[in-house]
Amino acid sequence: MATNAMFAEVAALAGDPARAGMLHALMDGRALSASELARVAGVTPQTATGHLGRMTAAGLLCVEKQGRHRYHRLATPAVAQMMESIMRVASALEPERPKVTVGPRDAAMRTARTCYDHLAGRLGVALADALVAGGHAEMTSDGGMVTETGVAFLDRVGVDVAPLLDRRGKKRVLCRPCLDWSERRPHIAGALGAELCRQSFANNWIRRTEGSRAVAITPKGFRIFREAFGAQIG
Amino acid sequence: MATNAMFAEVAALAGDPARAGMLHALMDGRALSASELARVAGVTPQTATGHLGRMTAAGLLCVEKQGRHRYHRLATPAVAQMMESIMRVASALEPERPKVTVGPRDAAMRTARTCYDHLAGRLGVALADALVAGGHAEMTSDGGMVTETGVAFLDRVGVDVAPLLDRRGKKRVLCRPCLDWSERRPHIAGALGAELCRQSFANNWIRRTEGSRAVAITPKGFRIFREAFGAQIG
DNA sequence: CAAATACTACGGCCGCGGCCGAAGCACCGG
DNA sequence: CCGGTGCTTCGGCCGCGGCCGTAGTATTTG
Repeated sequence: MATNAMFAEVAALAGDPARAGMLHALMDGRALSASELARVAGVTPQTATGHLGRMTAAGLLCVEKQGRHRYHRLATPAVAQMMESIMRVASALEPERPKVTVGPRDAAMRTARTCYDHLAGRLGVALADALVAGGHAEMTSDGGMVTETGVAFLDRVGVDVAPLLDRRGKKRVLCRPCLDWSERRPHIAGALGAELCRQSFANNWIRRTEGSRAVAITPKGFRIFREAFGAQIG
Repeated sequence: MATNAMFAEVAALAGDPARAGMLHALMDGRALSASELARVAGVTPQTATGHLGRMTAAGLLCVEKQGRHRYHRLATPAVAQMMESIMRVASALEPERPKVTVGPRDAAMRTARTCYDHLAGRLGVALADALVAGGHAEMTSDGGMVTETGVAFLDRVGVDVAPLLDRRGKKRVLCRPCLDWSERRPHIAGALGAELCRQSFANNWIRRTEGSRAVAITPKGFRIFREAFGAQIG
């Protein structure tokens, strides 16, 4: 069982502050250039190169070169889930919660942001709560399930979950709770979370903000989330 | 968001080979003494003390002193889940699979062992497969669900899942797929996995082997798993 | 072709942290 | 009370690895 060395290597890669910052910045699922990652990590480009090379060699990241840029992104969803689980353990440590008011940029992050491939922040939690309250979904710490009424409901509001159902449309386990730093409550990840996020962008319910994981809720999205989903946002 | 430093600290703690070995040894959920952990990690007791102290301070472990021994175990299930997720990423690296035949001790490990609080190895996978094949459970990468017939079935074979059901006995999400090193297939973790393991020990279907995570299947257990569950072990 | 940009390769500095030996407590047994 | 065992603390050694400066290689731009 030489697995131990590989385990330690992966964990050690995530265990350096600079690399952790890079991985964290990539948690929205997008690909960032080497210099952008160097900046968020607070190191020089040549240092970043070393880190990125090691993480790529270990299979944490994958690279896509485009012109004179090299875009890096998380190699697999498993990496994002690993980071979530580490975050969950780390947040339990929580030495002291500084109650200082955060800046406006952080406020936007808390309202709505992407978390790898799904929605997080108050919007993510509100949507999860609304689906559960409406009997469209159930969630436990072990996983989440979409009910039959949930399938119909999602179809009605324009989120097509049919491709996710592989057994004659019966209700299936297709979401997964994910809890990260700002809200301490679970929100919807997994297959449904990804599809919900995708459709929200496609239907112009939300829009990316430049240079941030935060997303802006459009007026149309605000109406949909509130009236159709019944989510308590804002 | 000072979370980054805490994230890196937790990951770095898991990223040292000696500490990784200790954590790995604790994955069966039992508590081990400091000297046992020193031995499995291949370091002297005084080095182990340092590691254990740091991991305890960070909330990864908790200590229970008993006489002149100090027993350490994983602080929370979240720590075990974190390790699972790191293992999943690490095993994807997989530099070269040495096809050498493993020793008899490893053979026992592959047959059946505990994985924190549930069963793994061929037994764990076989039980998961049998429950799915019998229509008693469904599993996706996002989570697992016990069906209505599954609740009745488990009750019939002596695994009481009633305490796990909080909504008038309806079928609920109460298992979680977990995949680790030996079998590359998911097995049943989560609330059901823990209960199934607990009952298997209580009913004397399996027994712990001294000084190993491997468990022995008793003749009675063999019969039950094969005839009642329909599991292909063997 | 030259200049600018993005990234990479190399070399050397330096500090953090893992490791152990020696010695000090804590607890149990006779 | 004394010896033995388990664990911890302390001090010092040392090597790994993060960091940057300098310099070199791709690729776009003028």
